[in-house]
Amino acid sequence: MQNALTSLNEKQREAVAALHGPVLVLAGAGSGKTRVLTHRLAHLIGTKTATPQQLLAVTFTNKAAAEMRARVSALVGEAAARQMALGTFHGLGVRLLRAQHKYAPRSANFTIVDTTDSERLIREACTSLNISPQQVTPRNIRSMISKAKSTQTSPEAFAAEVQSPIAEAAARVYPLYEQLLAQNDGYDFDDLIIAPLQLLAEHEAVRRRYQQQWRWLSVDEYQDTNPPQDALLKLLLGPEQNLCAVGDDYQAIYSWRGAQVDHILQFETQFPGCTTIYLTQNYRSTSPILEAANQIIAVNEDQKHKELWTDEKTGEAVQVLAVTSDRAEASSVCTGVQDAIEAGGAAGECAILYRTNAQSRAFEEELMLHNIPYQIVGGIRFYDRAEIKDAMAILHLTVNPNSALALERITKAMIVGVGLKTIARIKLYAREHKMSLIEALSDDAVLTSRLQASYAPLTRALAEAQSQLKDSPMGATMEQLLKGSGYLASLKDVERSEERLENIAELINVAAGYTDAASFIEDVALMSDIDQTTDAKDRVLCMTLHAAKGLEFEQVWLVGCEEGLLPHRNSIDRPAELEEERRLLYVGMTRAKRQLTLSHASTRTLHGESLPQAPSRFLADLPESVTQTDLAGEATAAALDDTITGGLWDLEGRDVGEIVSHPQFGPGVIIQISGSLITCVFEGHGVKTLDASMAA
DNA sequence: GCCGACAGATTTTTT
DNA sequence: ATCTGTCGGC
Repeated sequence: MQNALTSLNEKQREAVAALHGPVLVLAGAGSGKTRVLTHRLAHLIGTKTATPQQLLAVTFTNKAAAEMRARVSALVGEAAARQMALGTFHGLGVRLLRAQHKYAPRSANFTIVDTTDSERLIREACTSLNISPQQVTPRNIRSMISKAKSTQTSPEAFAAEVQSPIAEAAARVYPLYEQLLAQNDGYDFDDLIIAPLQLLAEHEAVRRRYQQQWRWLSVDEYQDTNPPQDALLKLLLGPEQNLCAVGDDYQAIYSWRGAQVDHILQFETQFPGCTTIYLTQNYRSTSPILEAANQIIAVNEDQKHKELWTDEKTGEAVQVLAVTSDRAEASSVCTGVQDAIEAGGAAGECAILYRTNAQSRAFEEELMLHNIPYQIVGGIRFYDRAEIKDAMAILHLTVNPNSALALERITKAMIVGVGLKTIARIKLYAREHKMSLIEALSDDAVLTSRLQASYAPLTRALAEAQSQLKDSPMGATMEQLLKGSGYLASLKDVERSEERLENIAELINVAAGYTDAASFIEDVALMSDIDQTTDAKDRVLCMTLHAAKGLEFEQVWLVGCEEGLLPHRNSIDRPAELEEERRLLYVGMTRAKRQLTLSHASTRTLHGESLPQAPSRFLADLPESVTQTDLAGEATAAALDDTITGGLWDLEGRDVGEIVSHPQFGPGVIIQISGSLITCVFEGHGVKTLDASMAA
């Protein structure tokens, strides 16, 4: 085995060697944080301080977990790495709830209720409470309830502090929603953290058991943990307090789902005498990129100040690309990507990052047009597609024949003549007669023989699968289920039939990698799109800034740097959220290794109409010395029409986003006006702030 | 219970 | 511009 301490810098080595007690690693972007985490785990094992079974490592995404396991594997061998507990918070929650279901509020075969299903339940609750979805959308209510759950607020407590009419509606829905979850034997995403937390808090013996089992804990992306997650960690933490928290407050971008930067900022207060290590040497980006990113983030106030540095002295300037429309933006960026590929770079070295998923479409169309291989990450998740959810619902019924959500889903998809009313009758009858929903489907007292016959292929396929589930591979089971139940046939004469069948084929492919249905279902429920991105370096990746966290690319186009988008309009009047938007930009910028382009369009199509857009206020904070501007042809032409000889200094009627011409710097775009100070980006000259009260 | 036509929202980010 | 949910007629 390789020594875990070699090939690390001094700070990294310190972090890896700090094996006992609480350790805080404040790791800047690109500072080798994953390296530190993996080497630390390897070091714990290598020095025989801990056995692999005593380690628990929590990551933010499944992909990060997989990568970490692979890297630890390389250091300590596969056998040892396999024995570590390594996964996401939600994965950990599922594991605890399955193992300890006796102490938990649901069965061992519980259903994971994803956001869509959760919204469906809320809708149901609204209907029965006579709350019209007109005024308060179920989505809105769902997010309020989710926020309440992720700040550990009970239905009662929530009701007590209701402020708005919307909250009042949510307060009425909340308890009913919880009831519906229980009826469906389901946990929603929040429950997957909260339920284990309660379980551990209430059962000392169970808590002890895990504290003794996992004596070394580590957590990645600690800045993005929410209170229940933090509490869960602390309950799992035994008396030795062996917790290694790694994160970067500069990269905290999940406060909207209840994450608290305070967890990382207060770590040293929470654990007096902890070892704190700062990793600030960056191994990823060139110095212009780093300098620009540093300057952007330095404007924030609510943070620990640190500055990334690099030995890399050279590098191309950060480009600011000004274009006239979102279409022009897509086309300019595509040209840039094409140039990069023609210059010998792989498509996979390029990434297009944006604030909102809605922005992806223009790029998708343009990339397709130019035959550039690409992949859109996020948006409609593969596992959220209707046919995938239908197929999973069928499989689900083999594991849990009581899942009303699954039965409803598949009924809607393929059983003609049964609607919500009949389903309600089935549910009621099954409950009263203590039989499963599936059993009730073949009961004369519930369904007419005609309807029983409609269900017959499904029930038969389920029964068959039931008997062979144990000893046949999942791929075959899945195929038999989908064929036997008639679901596959039902996809034949439907819109986008081929695509759906292809997706099903892909699902069967994935299933083939599993041996038991429960773990397959579980993984699918917790799998995000980002986890799916293969590392094949053959296509341009397009994704949101959130999804880009933890990744890196040779070239990054960070698009839509406009007021209302980045910062997003919903964040503009709240200073704390504005800081988060800035961090989002910082996260995006620090993904770039070699070349970074920030683009903004002066008009953008929204809901079908074209609206004027001002450049992001953040652009004004870019350092002049490392920035270059490209007015992308059209904009330059526009500037020539609008040349004001010496008139730049007349601010009357000038607005942010306008293209102007300066006698010395030539064409440029105004990105900020503050009193008599005017900030522009000039082609070939970068960002300049000029004083309009001074004569030219 | 089903289907088509229309109205209305949608766009912040995700496990 | 597109998608989703609701409503009315069958």
